Amino acid sequence: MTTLKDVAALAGVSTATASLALNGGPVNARTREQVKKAARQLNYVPNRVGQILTLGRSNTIELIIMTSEKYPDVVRKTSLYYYLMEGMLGVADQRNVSVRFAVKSYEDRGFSSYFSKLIGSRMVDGVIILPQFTHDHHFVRILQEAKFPHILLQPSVFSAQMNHVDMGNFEGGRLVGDLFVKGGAERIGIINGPAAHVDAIERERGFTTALFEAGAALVAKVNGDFTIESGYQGMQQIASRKLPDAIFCANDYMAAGALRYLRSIGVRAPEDIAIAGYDNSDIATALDPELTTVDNRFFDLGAELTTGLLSIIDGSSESIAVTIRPQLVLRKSHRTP
Amino acid sequence: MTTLKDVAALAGVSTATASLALNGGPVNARTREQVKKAARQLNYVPNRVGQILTLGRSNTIELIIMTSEKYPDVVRKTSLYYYLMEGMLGVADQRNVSVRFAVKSYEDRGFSSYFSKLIGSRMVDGVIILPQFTHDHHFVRILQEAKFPHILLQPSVFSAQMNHVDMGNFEGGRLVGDLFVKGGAERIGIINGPAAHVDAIERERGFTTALFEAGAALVAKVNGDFTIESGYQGMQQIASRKLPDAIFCANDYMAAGALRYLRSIGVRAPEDIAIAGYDNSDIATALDPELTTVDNRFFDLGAELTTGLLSIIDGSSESIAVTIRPQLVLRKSHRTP
DNA sequence: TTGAAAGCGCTAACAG
DNA sequence: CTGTTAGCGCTTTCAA
Repeated sequence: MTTLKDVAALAGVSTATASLALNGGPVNARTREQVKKAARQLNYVPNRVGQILTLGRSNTIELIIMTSEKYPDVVRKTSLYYYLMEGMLGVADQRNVSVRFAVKSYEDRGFSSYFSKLIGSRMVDGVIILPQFTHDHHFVRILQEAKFPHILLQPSVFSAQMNHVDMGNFEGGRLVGDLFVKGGAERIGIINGPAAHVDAIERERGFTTALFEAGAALVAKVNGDFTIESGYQGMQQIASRKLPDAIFCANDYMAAGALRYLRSIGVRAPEDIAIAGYDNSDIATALDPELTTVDNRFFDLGAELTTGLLSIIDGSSESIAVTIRPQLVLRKSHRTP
Repeated sequence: MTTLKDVAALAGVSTATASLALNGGPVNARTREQVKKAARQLNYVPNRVGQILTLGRSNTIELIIMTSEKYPDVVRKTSLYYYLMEGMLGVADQRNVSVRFAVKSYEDRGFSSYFSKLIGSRMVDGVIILPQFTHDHHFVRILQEAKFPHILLQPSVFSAQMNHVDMGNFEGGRLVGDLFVKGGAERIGIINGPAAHVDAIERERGFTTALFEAGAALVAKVNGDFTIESGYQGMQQIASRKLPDAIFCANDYMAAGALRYLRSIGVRAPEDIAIAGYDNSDIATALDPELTTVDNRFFDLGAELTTGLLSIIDGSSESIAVTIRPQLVLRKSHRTP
């Protein structure tokens, strides 16, 4: 592997000038040309490790997805994070930073030491964290105290004083609530995600807010775990009593399960009951009827998280609190007046 | 940030002994205890950058997903890679190596220089590559010549002389072919992925091999692009002529589209026509009927790719050529004799 | 405009 | 068993 020394030698200058020449420093034009030529000739690629050591900056950020062993399926069964990662890479590539990726469980032993190690290792300039649950985010304190750049994907309600991007679950839930009300629904139910899941909590809050403001009633509520199976069971449970006019499923997978159960008992959507999902995940158009849902714009979220983090790293921002507004995606499973 | 020097100073030894003490070198037990205590007291975390510089090893590997602008949806619309990444992280975590993540398109300008830069940067010890298409894998030569550890997820047929893990598409296709034949199908069709997609090619080859060996005929073939929509259109095209007994869709998304079209024309699966998908992706159980499909064990693939790569990195393997055998997942969309 | 030298944090070779 | 020294590759004062 050729080093800067080799380049300098070939160009007949010191490593100092070689470095200057390559990095746009103040050197004679002719010298710069010679150095560049030498670099080209030798296929010189700067050893980033050396650079990091001197510069103290790795140009690497890490995405940490938090999971809980209690709800293993929440994260896995979705390609949403892939979109988020693509959004991240879009801006990261442009800014010439690399992306590391980790999945950590709250239950991992030695989990809290992960962050101190990460900070101390100097291999990463900052982290994007997807906490998901209303856990005690002990690690945030570690990050804050170390002044280590970080940003969370988390509703503002749970993020006082933390750098965060909010995916607008409250508004998303509200959009669905309004849609149902406008469609004439009066007896309304929800199949929500885990009670400790931050997004689930906010979706429900937005949803019920819309209902109550319009004078509609919530008549059924079940907590699933974001899986197809739990949607099926949730629907079964709700259907054991008088069927509501409309059901909001807090993600599309549960909506898929709910639709399956409804079909099994001969209830049609949206004719007999309106259904809406959430996430606009890939299954939404695979279902029958195609699912009305909410797009939380994961690609944009990834991009926003990354620009936010980078701006903290380079010092151009002190703190970040942004929300990306979700969009209603109207398809076939809801009712219009 | 506290460094080894600080620890050494507090323990009253040289940095050399401190290093030895911390890394299990030959030091007096009492000394080791003192050093460890000092380290604990100061919350010492080794600066990995310094370590890498001296050791020449970053304990970081990178996953590179290759995409093509011609088929943007192939990769995105699936959570399969998430499973693969979890498989990777499983073994990577255990071996204390970090994972970087990149998505590159064949069409990216400056793409080929990406690998030389990656190698020269010294930030990564090796790469796992998912090539997907039958492109000229120019970059492999770069890796080989630089003797840079690498491994591909690619069918053996396309991987002569390359380190690779084969996901067994041929066998998977064959399993579906056998299943159809056993189910009594005689006029059989396929909705395949892009003609240049390595997995698609192999799935079809395995599938038709099974048919021909059993004396069954392939009577229809369409190439989609692995999206739901293309499955719908593919089925439409096939149904414009006499309907086959059975259709193999080369992934579950296209199967979803095919099922939707069949329903729209009142053809029932599996009663009127048998359907099988591929991938055992999350939508498989959301469909009606639940989809018979093939599980390519992405989690295991991720794990195998990682152990393979790490064994090349640490020199315990010269080359890797493994295949992970896929498994048929019988659900409701096929027919039994 | 250029070069010599220091230093980022760590490990390894060698000497004691 | 321990300390001294060198060096990984780079950037950056500081002098010249």
